[in-house]
Amino acid sequence: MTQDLALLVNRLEQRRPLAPQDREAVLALPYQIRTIAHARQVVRQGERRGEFYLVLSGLIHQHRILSDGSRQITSLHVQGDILCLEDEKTALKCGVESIGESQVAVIGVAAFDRLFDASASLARAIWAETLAVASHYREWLVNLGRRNARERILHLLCELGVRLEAAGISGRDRYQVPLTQEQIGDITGLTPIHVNRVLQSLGKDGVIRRDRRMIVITDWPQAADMAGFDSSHMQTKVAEARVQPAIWRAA
Amino acid sequence: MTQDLALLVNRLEQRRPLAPQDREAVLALPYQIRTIAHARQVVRQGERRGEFYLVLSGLIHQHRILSDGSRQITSLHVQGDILCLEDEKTALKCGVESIGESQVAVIGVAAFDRLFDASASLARAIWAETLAVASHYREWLVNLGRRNARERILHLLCELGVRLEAAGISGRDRYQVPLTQEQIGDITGLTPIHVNRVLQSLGKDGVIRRDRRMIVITDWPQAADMAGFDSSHMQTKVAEARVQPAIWRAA
DNA sequence: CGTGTATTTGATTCCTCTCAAGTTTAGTGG
DNA sequence: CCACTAAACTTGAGAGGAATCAAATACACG
Repeated sequence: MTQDLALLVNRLEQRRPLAPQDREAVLALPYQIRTIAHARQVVRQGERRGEFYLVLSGLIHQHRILSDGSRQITSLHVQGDILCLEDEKTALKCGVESIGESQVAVIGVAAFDRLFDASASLARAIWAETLAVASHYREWLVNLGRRNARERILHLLCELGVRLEAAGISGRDRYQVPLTQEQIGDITGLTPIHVNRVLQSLGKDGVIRRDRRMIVITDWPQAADMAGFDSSHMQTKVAEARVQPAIWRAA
Repeated sequence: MTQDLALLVNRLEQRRPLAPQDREAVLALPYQIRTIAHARQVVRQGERRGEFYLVLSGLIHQHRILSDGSRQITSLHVQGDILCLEDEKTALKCGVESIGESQVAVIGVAAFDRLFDASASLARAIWAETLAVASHYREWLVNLGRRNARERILHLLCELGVRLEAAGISGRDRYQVPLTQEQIGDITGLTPIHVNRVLQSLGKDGVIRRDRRMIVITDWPQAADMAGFDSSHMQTKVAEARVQPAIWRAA
């Protein structure tokens, strides 16, 4: 189904306008669908595969494992996101893992590379998407560098809300957290134990309410303010091509 | 002088091969040179200028200032680096400041955007450069998320060494640190006081030697190992178009 | 209903920050 | 050439945030 690649077209189109033939070129990309079970790696750190991935459903993260065994999650990806769009010559410096079951479209970089020949506007859209990725890393960088545990976690919760909302999965102030507390720690550079305590403290202070994995952000504007969260760099528009309802397999 | 833009050509060419007419197109970009005095802002956080910058000499950083006044430096740029290559529609979320006196070539995004029409290979090179920027952010992210003060600082010192060497400014294991301890703190997410203590401790343990701003990394491979530093994601080749000697104006 | 994973709790340690000087350095002007 | 000044660097003491170690409890799934 070209239904899958429509997600890619949408994403690129949100960055830069595309001509009809640009859309066609994208939709004509050869790809195959892969289903990844919970906690399974899509690509292992250090591998080189000459392919990249478009998330069709589920949730995927990229991470780096350091020599002491600690792990840093460097990015999260929901439906419509693009993964591992990297220089094909270098081995991947991050592993890619699924949280819950997810589906990706696997696309060869060679075929993708040919898109640059297709049209300049397509090239611009791809470039703009990459700029957005860089910008997103930078936000996380600031989060880790200059915020305390409480702000970091709240910042992540705000971001998750906005992204899940933008993906048409739930509301920004009320959603199932697809992440374990350990994973939240791996994102925010904290230990899972501390994450737990901060989460409890946030609940005690009425900033959030929790029930199992359900998170409710009581006062969104206030929470965003406390976290220094600014969504201006993100996609906030709800994706048009909404596909499946929000079923996060338990992690 | 097209001498200036040769730096840009070099940079792009290190990412992807360029055809002669691609080089011409880049060299034909209209630009003007701006000299920025020490500690002066090139662009203020929140401004929108429709231009980007190619560093001709000196050292420049991008930073975010948070509402509590704390600052996180998100990137450092030496000769040949490209700055503020962003979506022109959004305001800059980071300020840009010079460390010591530096020179940049100011290039309008409109003219730059036209390069995409020139050729696909040029578009690919620009894209590859942006991927490298994203990759670099990610390295810093890991540094902040999962390393302690000592490792973070040592990692930065290793990186500085490699980059200064690649820019033809000094050796990787022996150079003038262009940064104040406060700036090192703003990069590594630490207070300047703690930076000072860690630096002393590194000196006491014989990992580095310091004299004023001069840094000598005693045993480079060992230091890189201690810091978890891996230069594979970086340019390590010494730039061909070496221009001026390493004169860092005192900060 | 048992098993493994995730969450929670408690006690303690320690890394890093904060506050508060003091000291050195580099640059300036008399 | 030396006093002066502002910035950068150092030092010390104390507080606190987050990590570590060690269990206990709750939850999801077969």
